[in-house]
Amino acid sequence: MDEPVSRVERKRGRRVEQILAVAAELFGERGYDAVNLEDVAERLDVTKGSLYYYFAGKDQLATAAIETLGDDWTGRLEAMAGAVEGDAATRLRALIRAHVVIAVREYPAALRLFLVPRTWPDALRTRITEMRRRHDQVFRAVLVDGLERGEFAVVATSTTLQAMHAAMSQAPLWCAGLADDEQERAFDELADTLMKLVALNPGP
Amino acid sequence: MDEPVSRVERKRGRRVEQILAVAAELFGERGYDAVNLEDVAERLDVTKGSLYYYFAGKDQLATAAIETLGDDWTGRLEAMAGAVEGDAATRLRALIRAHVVIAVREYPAALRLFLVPRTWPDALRTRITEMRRRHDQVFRAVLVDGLERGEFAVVATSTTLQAMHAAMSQAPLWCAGLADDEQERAFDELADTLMKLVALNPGP
Amino acid sequence: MDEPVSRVERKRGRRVEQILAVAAELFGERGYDAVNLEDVAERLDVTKGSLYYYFAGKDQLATAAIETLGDDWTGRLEAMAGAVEGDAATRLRALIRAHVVIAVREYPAALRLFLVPRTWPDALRTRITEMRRRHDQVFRAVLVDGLERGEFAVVATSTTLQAMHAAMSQAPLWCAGLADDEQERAFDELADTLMKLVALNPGP
Amino acid sequence: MDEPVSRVERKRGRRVEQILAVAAELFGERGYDAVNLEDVAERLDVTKGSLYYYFAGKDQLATAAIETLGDDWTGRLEAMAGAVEGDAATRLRALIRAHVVIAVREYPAALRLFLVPRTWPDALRTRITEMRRRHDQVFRAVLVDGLERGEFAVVATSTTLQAMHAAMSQAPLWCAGLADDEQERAFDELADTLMKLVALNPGP
DNA sequence: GATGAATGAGAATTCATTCAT
DNA sequence: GATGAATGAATTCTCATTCAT
Repeated sequence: MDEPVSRVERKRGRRVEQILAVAAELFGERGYDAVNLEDVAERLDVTKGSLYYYFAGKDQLATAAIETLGDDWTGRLEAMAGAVEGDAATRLRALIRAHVVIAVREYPAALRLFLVPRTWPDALRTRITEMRRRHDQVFRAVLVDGLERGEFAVVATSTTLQAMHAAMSQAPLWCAGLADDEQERAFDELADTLMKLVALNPGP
Repeated sequence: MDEPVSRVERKRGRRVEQILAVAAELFGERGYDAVNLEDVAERLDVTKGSLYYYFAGKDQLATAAIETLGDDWTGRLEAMAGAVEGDAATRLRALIRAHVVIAVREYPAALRLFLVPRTWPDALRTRITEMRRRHDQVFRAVLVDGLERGEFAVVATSTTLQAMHAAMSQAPLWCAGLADDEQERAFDELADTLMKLVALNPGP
Repeated sequence: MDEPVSRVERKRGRRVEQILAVAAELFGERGYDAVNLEDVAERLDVTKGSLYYYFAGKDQLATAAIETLGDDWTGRLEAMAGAVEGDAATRLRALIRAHVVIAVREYPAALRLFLVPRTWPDALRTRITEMRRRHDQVFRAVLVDGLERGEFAVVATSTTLQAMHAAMSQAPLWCAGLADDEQERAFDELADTLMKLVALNPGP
Repeated sequence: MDEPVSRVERKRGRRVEQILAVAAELFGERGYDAVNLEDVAERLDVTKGSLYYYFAGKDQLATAAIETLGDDWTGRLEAMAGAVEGDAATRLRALIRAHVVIAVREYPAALRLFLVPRTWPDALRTRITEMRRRHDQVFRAVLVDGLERGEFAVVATSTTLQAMHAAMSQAPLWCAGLADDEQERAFDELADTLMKLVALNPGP
């Protein structure tokens, strides 16, 4: 599966990653429309034209950047999911908190990115959808585990996950102006709140 | 408070409403950046220039459109909140369902509208915030009532409301392609799911 | 067929004609690639952007300009064909001379325009082809008339027309630098030369 | 005149020839403006930058390519002119046919190449002109021979040659879509048609 | 009140050219 | 000799905004 890559190709790959890191940051901060290639180029200390040496256009760059952002995000959550010990509740709560922290601190405009412009070619939209599925899977695994163990109860698995994801993604909107310690409290509150979605005995 | 308005002013008012209705529709469909004034004007069968007779610019038009949309939405929820009989849970669930129905059926891209461009002047952003607060207030009233009666328990009132709102707003994204009866079931599932956020005894 | 047009529409039509006249001039002088919209706009004393109020893009402007150029050209030849008295030879020779004069004096780069960029959409290419057919028809009518009267003899009608057209179109290339009276002589020589293509008794 | 060339220089020469062959092909297919160096490089399996080791720029490459194409073309016609036996008419007709066959089969867009961008430096334009003269000379020699022998009669030698050349060059435009046998017939018709340009007794 | 026309400031994209390695 | 990378200037296209009529 992994073909041997020359030194040159690896170098190009690293450059692409640098660009994508910067682009993911910018797109994640501001959303697609509010970013122009000048901005991306400037942060990389190159000129606009250079970006076209690596990407066919703004759409392609954005798509790749979103994927990078998503891979990074999902990867960190997966790593955490693997590392955390304990019952499903402990693990799910950790995931939620981690997700919100990343959203608020690093990709405050990520929500915008999921609202992919309808004008994009299907190929690009498909890639975004794919990426979201992987991301969802991390939470789903823990949730299903908790259900099987009898730790959790839900009305419907997918709906619960959607609701969780929506709330986590919008967190940046209302945590934007808070001081650091207030944010920490907000994160805890949100995590505890969302844990109720999977609670047993949800009422008298 | 209400000054007497001339026939001319009423006529202007009606025209403004027409424009706002169309604008709300378009902005709600595509989001701020993807709408251009040409499109708005075309749907109204007027020319771009005419819009400037009623609004100072694109930002102002969008703001007013969002407010119109929000007022309509909030107004209907308020009416419902007043009409529904029963305990807080019944009323809250009815509100949730109504909100989701409006979101999915009428303003499928309303989510985009809350993502106001960062470049907007503070005056405009404030008005949007204000509108959201009114909207929030409808839910908050029922929630607080339920808490006082001992029907509900929450981790934190505001956070709970934010999470609810986020989930309801994103519903259009995942209910988009469903058949009518599937949608009905999805609405129920979502309402039941979100009711867990306020449930007493949320676990052992 | 002719719908009633408002004063406004007529005015717009006149503006479009002005633009097309200028564009035809420029494209006819330099060819598609060597003209940029800045040039066209400058000659019209407007800004680039204004052109987009009348034409969807450079291709559309160029196509319309080529059509204008062709209509003008063909129209003048048709007028002449109707006006000239005498036998077919007299009329054909007059057509040839007129065609060459227009080519050299007004549309020296017209040849370039018939070499339409392969990347153009078929719709545009079709329109150009159509226009060429009308142009060809003027010569064909006189040629066929001469043949029927027994004035002319040709190897093959279409081939003869193609050869004539080619020679006439390329005239600007070799008449470019000549003085006025030399040009006149060159036109006569070319006309006499091409008349041999339709001559009876073409050899011993 | 011919200096001794080292092995290195010969190698370079061969490389230059390869590049020119590919460039002539591409420029002949699409014309100057529509070809970019990326395309040329790609067909050669090298990178754009490498071309600059052999040529000072796009203009120089194009000029050399056109010359190469012209030399090849002229060379083959010269060889044929020397080989064909018979009267001037036989030889001229053979030249015409050969020219058209090469144009249609091998350099269908050669016409574009004679339309050298007006922006080229004089040095380059001169070289193109020079090459055209050599090419012209092949036909001129036979034509003059025929005139001296009393086989041909023309209105003006140069004009006749220009007309012939124009018609032959444009042949690809109207022979493009024909089947092979139809093309053969078209070639014959064109040759016969053009022979009328030099016919004695061109009419009553 | 409304319109047609024009503007001007971006924004994306292309591509010949340069150059260090 | 060749390459990958970068540049920068040119060019097409978009669109909110202005304004005379």
